[in-house]
Amino acid sequence: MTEKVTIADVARLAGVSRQTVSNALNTPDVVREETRQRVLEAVERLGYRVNQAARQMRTGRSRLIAIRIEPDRDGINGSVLDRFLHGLTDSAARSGYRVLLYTADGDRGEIDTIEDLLGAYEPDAFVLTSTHHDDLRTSWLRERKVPFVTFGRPWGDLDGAGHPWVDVNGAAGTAAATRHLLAAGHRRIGFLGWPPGSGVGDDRREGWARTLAAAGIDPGGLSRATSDGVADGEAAAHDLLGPGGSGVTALVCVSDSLALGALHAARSPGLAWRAGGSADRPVAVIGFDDTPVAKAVGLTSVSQPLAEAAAGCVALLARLLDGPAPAPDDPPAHELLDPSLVVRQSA
Amino acid sequence: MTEKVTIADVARLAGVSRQTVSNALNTPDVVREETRQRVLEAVERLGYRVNQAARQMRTGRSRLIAIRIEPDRDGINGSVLDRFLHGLTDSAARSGYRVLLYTADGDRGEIDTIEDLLGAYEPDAFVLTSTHHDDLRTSWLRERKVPFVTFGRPWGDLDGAGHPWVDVNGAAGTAAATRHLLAAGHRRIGFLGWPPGSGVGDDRREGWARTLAAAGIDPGGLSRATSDGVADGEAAAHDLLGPGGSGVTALVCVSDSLALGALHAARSPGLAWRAGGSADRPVAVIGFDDTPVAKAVGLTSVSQPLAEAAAGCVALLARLLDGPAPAPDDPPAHELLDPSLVVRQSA
DNA sequence: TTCCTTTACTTGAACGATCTAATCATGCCT
DNA sequence: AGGCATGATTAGATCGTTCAAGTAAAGGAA
Repeated sequence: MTEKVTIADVARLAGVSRQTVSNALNTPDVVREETRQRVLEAVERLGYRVNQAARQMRTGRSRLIAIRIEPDRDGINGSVLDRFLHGLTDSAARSGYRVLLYTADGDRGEIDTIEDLLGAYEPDAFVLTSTHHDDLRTSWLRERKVPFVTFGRPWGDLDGAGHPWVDVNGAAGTAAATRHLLAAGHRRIGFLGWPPGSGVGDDRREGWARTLAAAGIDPGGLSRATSDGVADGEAAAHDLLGPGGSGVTALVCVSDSLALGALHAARSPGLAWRAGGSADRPVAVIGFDDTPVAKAVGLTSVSQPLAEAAAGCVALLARLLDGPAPAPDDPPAHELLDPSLVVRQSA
Repeated sequence: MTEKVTIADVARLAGVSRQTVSNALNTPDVVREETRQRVLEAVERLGYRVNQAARQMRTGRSRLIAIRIEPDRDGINGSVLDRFLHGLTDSAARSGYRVLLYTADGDRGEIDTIEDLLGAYEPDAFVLTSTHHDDLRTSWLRERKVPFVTFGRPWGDLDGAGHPWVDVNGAAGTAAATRHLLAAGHRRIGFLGWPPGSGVGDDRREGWARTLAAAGIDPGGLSRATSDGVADGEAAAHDLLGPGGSGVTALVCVSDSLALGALHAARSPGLAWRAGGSADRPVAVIGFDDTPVAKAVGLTSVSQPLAEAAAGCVALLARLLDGPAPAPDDPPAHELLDPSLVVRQSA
């Protein structure tokens, strides 16, 4: 460990008081320019760094942002959160914040952990992911006026504009995917989604349906809903592409897991090559999230701008924490980002 | 925000002094049992939680463990670190520690960041990943007597037993993979690795070579080295399986990326089905790391016990931080974990 | 000159915990 | 009874920073 350098050491070397050192660093406009220079030089020479714990005691600010790290459920889509996490750590550092991790089970468990953290480490803010309908966490945090941002829009109506959020426009992503397929000449474009009720899934389905309708195609009967898993996707795709099928020649999927399953189904001998009509034109498949798996198997996929989303979260938090107090009737800010389509061999 | 509860509030309610409250919580054996109960009750009733910043000021301990989160380089193997991270956060919490994240570029950049953190947040320890030969970071930390553990053994000889570490026995993993293939009747088992010099890669290659040799098979000419990438793996596999080839019927790979490339090569029409000898017995492929990609494409792979590794790191740190001071000539502890083989369709 | 402002800086207190040393019973031994 | 460990508790100092209040000097208006 290096010997500790305190503000008093700097003050002594610069020939000023502790408070002047503090001012030179935190409120430069109240010190004479020449004094400021002298202080900065002393800071440099001693390698002084402000002690967060002491500062936190006085100011009540920890300059910590806490976020939950989830176990990667099926393993495929887990990587989305991790890329977001990396972006968050990076952006936070640029704004002078650090990222603190925690784990928890379920909404209730997360609330308990948050309460613990607030008492002990006093993070300045939280970033919540995986928002859903009737999210206990957001209401709990709002009640206690704890600053937070969600990555994922508030899906309940009541919540409306209750807190700042950043999200990716899933509908725009599936719409772009659908347009891409239309441009390639496909007409009967199917959709593999999740059961209705999940905000994210419904949003993505809607982008596909809307785009088909705009092209004069009835999306009716062209979609299937299933839980998220490769096997589930394969089964649903079989159903959609199979004999009694709908003549579907391309599939937009709500996730890379389902898309991968669809890809398996589409390439199973004797089915897919026929479904699309010709052997040199297999069923096209597009996934969502542009996970490593998509890259590895050549799956065209909708890519979320995760670094930008993370930067957006930090920006909103910084405004909340370091900016001027917002007007009482000012609605919380939010940001909706457009994803992009990464085209590979599968479509 | 909830109103703050301090140790003084608890003391008042329990009718004792602040110090007694502190003792009841931190050194229970010096307070009378009855007093302790009274204090704990007051703690419970007020929802008191010790303020880390204040405690840290006095004790110099932050109860923070810092770790670098890397951008997922090729995206496939990135998920390894993330699973480790989750395990680390979980284990740390159980030992009363929290995990702080940071990013940095290169050894030098990481050292700068570590220096920053030490001055500001004063983490009690660091966990270093991706150790390599001539690691600047380990020597820097050792010089300054900053507690740390590495996930990955020290690859340089000099470093020897210079610091505690946890690692996974890569050689044991490839040995298990090779034995699995031998048991399935394969004789000419190839290896796709990285260029010599990386400790991890050499270790994994050695497990394969040793096992083949033990079975009376000369590993000479059965391996190729290339950089880590799906395309690289495909090219190297083509070379090994190709016409002038070595009659290889199975491949052990140093990573899932290379294995995936090998799988592509092995399934490319007209080559692989022949190389192995028969159409109903394609070339077998085994990867390393059991990434989501492996799961998705049915690739048999060597799985690292990441949660255990993380728990091991925390255990070593806890011993270092909370345990008694080790004898000066006591070599730092370490732990070498055995991976397991996850068998899927590819082998 | 006197009084009031403004600028630049300093002093003491406070944040909430723990450490050190002191206090106060209590029991035991001589 | 006096002396002395021993155990349980308390009072005051302290960690490093920033806030709030204060001082000293210079400038301007009356």
